[in-house]
Amino acid sequence: MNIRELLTQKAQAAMIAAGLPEDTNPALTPSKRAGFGDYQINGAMGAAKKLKTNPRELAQKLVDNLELDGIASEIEIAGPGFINIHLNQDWLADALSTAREDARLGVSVRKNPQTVVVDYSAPNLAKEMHVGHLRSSIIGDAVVRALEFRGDKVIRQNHIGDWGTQFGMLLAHLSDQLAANEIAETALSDLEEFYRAAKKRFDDEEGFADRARDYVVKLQGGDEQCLALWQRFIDISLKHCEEVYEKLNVTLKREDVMGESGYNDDLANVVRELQEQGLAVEDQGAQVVFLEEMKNKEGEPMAVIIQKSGGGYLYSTTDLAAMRYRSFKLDADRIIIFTDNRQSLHFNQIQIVGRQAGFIREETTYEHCPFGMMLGSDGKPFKTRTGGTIKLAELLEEAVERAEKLMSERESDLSESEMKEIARKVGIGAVKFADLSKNRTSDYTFNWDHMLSFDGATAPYLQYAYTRVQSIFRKAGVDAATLTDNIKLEAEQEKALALKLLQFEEVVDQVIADAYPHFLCAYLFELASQYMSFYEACPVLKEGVEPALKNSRLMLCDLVGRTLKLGLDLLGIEVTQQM
RNA sequence: GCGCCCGUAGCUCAGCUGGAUAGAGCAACGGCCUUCUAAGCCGUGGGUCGUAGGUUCGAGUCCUACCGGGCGCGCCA
Repeated sequence: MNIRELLTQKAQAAMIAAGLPEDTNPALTPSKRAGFGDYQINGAMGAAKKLKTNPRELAQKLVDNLELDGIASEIEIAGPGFINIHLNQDWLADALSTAREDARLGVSVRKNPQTVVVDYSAPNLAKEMHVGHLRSSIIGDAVVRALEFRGDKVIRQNHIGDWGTQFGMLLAHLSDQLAANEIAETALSDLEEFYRAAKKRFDDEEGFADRARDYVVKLQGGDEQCLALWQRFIDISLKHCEEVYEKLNVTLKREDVMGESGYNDDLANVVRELQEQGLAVEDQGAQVVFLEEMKNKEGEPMAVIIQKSGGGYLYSTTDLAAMRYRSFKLDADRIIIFTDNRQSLHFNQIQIVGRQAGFIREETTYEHCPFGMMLGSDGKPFKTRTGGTIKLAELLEEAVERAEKLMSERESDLSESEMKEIARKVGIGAVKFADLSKNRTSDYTFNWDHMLSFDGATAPYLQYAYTRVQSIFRKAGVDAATLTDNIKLEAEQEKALALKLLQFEEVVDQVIADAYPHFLCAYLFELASQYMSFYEACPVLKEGVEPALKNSRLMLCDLVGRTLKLGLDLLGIEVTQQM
């Protein structure tokens, strides 16, 4: 159940009943301060302004028409025209009981599911995945999971970089290695090293550059042997990526791959059709679309090159082909693309060109969701001490090692293998949560000590809250599924927890609407934090707690545990029974 | 030069369609373990929201100018 949506509908109905225009925004939000109820309607003031009437009187009229019998225990008008809604505790308790019986915790499946194409991760297969791919991979994956959970049809698209001139030199080098009896897997075990070696030969070795260019031509010409060699390279490189996805708990699979090469056959069509429509014209030998919507420095239309003067295609061509494929072939209602924000201009241009050319259905939204860079603690792009790029696989290994080290410093009766498994979940979770919990649009400062300190808003804190729930049930020897009593909300901590639990759905919806996983992170931290307060203030299994109260509290614990698990799962973070 | 993003507590960050006294976490300081895992809880201090104007009942949020930082701007992606 989405309380916010429910109350918004009620408020809207009241506004219409009070004679306000149908499009009046009730501006209903969760109350920002204790004492102002649970939700507040702020729309009366805005509406009064438009109609030039007294806001308090209008608010009163609205309240008179507001039907919240059973839902609200008190509705009051405050200040210049705020309407504060206090929810009925019994209603909340009932809603919780209902939610508890549902595997989805009362989160409904969308009535009108959409088809959503999500383009994320998109590593360049010429090289190994590095930290630059982390954000796209995990932010995209979190959004994908949330969309699927709400019932949308999600089509993942891993737009890998598997095409382009650099593959000429890589294939030429690989061909030589194989000729020298090297095994492809071994030769490509370290892609960075392989790339460096190929690049060095390209720069230094006589004749090699020509051979590399020859390979590009053969590849693009569809030469079978060359394609087979290319496929071999792609397979091995992709396997490296899949190992990282596995470690990262990212859901991308082989069948989600739709790389640049997949659009190869359509690129000439894209250019031709743009020419036929008069959108693309020749300029300095290249095929260019001029955008009246965007002026450059001299006030002239900005140019988007869609075909190089030598006849080659660019990523703008590929992205246009991809747009058309996604909108028409995949029938997307939404196209969501996660890339770093340096590409914002590019995707703006693509959308303008694509819409003019009819490469995207009018109903399809085209949402470029940019994210900022990962910075080191010095505020500069996150690099190794020597200034090199940090391999993603190594970063993840370090996270697990650091978590292991921190765990070994504590007293514990866990076995070695249990510790290792927990360290893996904690280390990976820490890296992901630290990233996901920040607004994706701004740059983000990477800091090992912060994310693994185990203090504050971190994955380990949430995972620990989960283990506390599990621990209670272990100790109680009770199967949560067998609990049947009514939930009673008496202590402040219980009431706060109840409301928070029931806000899960609206948070998931927020994540989906704006592709912002940090809303869910903030929510889960607040939930865990409120559970910790509850845990301290409200004894469950201790002596003197009446059976009915004990059961009620156990049910709250159960709901917290399941909500944490589900929420973390939507973020791609694992939980553990013990820590 | 033009465009996009950013500037909020010492640090890392929230702040949703403009709303009530700008919030968290870390760090600092003070309490709380014979009691469900102290990887925790409770409390205290800390802010001219980059600057200056403007719009209005109301601005961190919208508009304008400026300052500071990042990124981008025809044949890489």
